[in-house]
Amino acid sequence: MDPSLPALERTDHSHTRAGRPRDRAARAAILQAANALLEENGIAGFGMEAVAARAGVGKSTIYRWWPSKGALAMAGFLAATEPKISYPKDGDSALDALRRQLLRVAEVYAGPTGRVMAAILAEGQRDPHTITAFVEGYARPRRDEARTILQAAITQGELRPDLDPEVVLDALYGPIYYRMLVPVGPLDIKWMDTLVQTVLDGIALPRL
Amino acid sequence: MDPSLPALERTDHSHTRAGRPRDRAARAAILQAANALLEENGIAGFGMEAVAARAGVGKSTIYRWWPSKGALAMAGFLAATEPKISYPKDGDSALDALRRQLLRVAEVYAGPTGRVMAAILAEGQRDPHTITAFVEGYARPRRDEARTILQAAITQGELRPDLDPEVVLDALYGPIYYRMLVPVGPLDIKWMDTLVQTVLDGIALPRL
DNA sequence: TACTTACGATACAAAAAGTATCGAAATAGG
DNA sequence: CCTATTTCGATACTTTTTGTATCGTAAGTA
Repeated sequence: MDPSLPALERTDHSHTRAGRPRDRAARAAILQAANALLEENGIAGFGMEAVAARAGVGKSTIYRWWPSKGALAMAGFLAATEPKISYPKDGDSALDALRRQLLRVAEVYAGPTGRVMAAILAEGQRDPHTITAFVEGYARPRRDEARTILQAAITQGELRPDLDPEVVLDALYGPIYYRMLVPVGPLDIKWMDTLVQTVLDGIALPRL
Repeated sequence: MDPSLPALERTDHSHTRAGRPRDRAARAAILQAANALLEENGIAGFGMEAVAARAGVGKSTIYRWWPSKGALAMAGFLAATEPKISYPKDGDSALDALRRQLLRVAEVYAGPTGRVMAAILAEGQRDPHTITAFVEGYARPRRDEARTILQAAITQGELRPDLDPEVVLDALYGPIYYRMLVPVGPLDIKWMDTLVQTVLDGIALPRL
């Protein structure tokens, strides 16, 4: 972690210092309000005043915890989404685990969570801190997780040994982000299933 | 075209009606200024006042041509980008044409054009008119063009006959948009070349 | 009890999108 | 040439939103 980058959340000194402790309940209410507003209206209906009003909280309390709108959006997104997209821990084949996780990701991103993510990526194009927070705090860890499964699948002889894992991750996950941000077609399980199968088999004529 | 959707550009009646004709030179200057600002600073440095100042034009003139900030960004992008990404017209094999066009797209999107597109997609998450204009005025036509080549490659026996063209397009172009919007890695020709080859061959172990 | 910090509320400053108004300029038709 | 019409650039204005500052109060610690 580069300490020159602004933290996603401000540090909490409530236990070390004297004075009134910071209100964890208010923090939770803010996160929930932020995520709810993002889910309902995307980035359009998401403003600091609206979040404060919905959480029953002063605006200053929000800025005491998070430094900017983008940071708050990221925090709300993480709090709500992180539990939803974990890899299955079964003793399955790695390839099956990868496939099932991809279907799950497509399913989740097709719903409100996808709208929130699109909003964060949009905000990220405007504010470098937000996109950095998204990559470091969400995308990269997920990608690392996926790469591990991918390499396991290669080791177990389920996938070609000569693959570039980064490129394979892009081929599998890139189209999801694409359909999430550019409405060229639906993002559903049937589509995702076809995509996975297509990438698995390749598009070239099989050599007889 | 659904006429209920706001047009990307307002109609020009300067030749039919009386009065001072609309200034095409001013229009061109605005488009150029808009695109330059987007290339230089992305969505951050892109504002109507800034465009007007740079083009040496009143703000009202901009709004006389385009109804909103998003529409202007789209127009500037189209004017500058449309010539850059045409399909090669050679008598090559369809597959080679497709591959060369993908490499060209990756090359172009890796530069300033990619920053402009990212800005437009970001604005599009906020303003439905903008994303619609982008899809209808840019993404969809490109996609149609690519699909034609793709189907030619299938017809010519260069690709599997059982493919879903939409899914293949997502697999090839989706990762480009992904890397353009989420900085997980570089977007260069070497990467693109590996991606194309990976999708062609598939990632599963070849059946011996 | 004194001190310290966070709380909610609210006023405020700054920036930007889009609208309204103005006199000047350019064109068509008479 | 003259008048009506429309666009021109300039500028003031309204509205919205982000982020800061201020203030009296609440809730802890020493």
